[in-house]
Amino acid sequence: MLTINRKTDYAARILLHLAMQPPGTTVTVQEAAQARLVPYPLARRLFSLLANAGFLKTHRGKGGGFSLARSPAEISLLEVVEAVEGPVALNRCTVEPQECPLVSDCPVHEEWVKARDVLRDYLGRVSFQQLAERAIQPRNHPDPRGGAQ
Amino acid sequence: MLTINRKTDYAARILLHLAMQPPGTTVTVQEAAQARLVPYPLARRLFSLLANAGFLKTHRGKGGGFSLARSPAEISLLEVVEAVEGPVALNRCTVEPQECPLVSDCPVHEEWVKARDVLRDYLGRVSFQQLAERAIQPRNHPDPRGGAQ
DNA sequence: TATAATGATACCATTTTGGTATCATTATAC
DNA sequence: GTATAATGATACCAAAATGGTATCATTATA
Repeated sequence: MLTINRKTDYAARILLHLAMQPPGTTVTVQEAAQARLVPYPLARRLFSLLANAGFLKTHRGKGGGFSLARSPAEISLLEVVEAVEGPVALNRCTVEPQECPLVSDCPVHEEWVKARDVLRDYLGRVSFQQLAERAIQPRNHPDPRGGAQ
Repeated sequence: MLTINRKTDYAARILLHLAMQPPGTTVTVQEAAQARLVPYPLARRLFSLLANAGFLKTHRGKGGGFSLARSPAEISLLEVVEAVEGPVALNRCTVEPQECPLVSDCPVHEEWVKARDVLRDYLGRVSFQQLAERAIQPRNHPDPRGGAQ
């Protein structure tokens, strides 16, 4: 299956969680991990990674946590994927052409490159601002007791 | 790194090799494996897989081999990727939404779906006919002895 | 009938993946 | 000022995936 790995998915959940808070809010790993169903020790590592990658500011010590270091409007899904997962390569030859002895004469190579570009372009246009706005809409969980008004 | 695996790359090379032959040509695993730099035992398995998936016809016995079962114009890169690799999912939730408890309320989910569609669409439009035509052009390997005319 | 081909499948080592645990450091709250 | 609640860094682990090999059976031709 051609797919991002679970850690990348978790990281996206975590950043979405941050993006949905009022600007400047500090969130603990505990809280986000529970809210987004990420195993706590893994969430620890992912928060660190996202902080080291410049997405988050850290606040150490009691009462600390993490807050966004950049505006959600300026964080794309692509950046997060590549921070956790490494490059969206589609095929190794797009990243390490020198390792494929056929590459200079391979008509498939350029299609891997173009397909990768199409995918990166799409993911690069999805911002966490958009995602957060969409999530904030009233939920579609019909209340068993009746209407939601 | 988000990438297809090596087997998928090998399978694409193999199909390209077949698509570049005159229609109806039978090719042995030996020959294709050497020409496309695929380890022979692995090529064996990939030919089998491609035959079982309906891309190739097999010719058993001495003098046998494999030939295309379908026109290269009607085989897309997407089909080959999915035959070897499984679905182009981009994220598991696009394939097994029931396994993600957040999915009904997750704004990222629909972006994984759309990005996947964009990628599948692109790969679906690349045919081995096109690839083979491009490959058949005169090579750019300047002959050390001089011009190629 | 020997041989050259595929069919099927078991096997293996290495790497990646998803996850846990631990110790060190920091800053707040009281 | 000290206990505590948070992060920093990193080592560790089991299980799965990956890339690759080997083997025996079958088939059809030369």
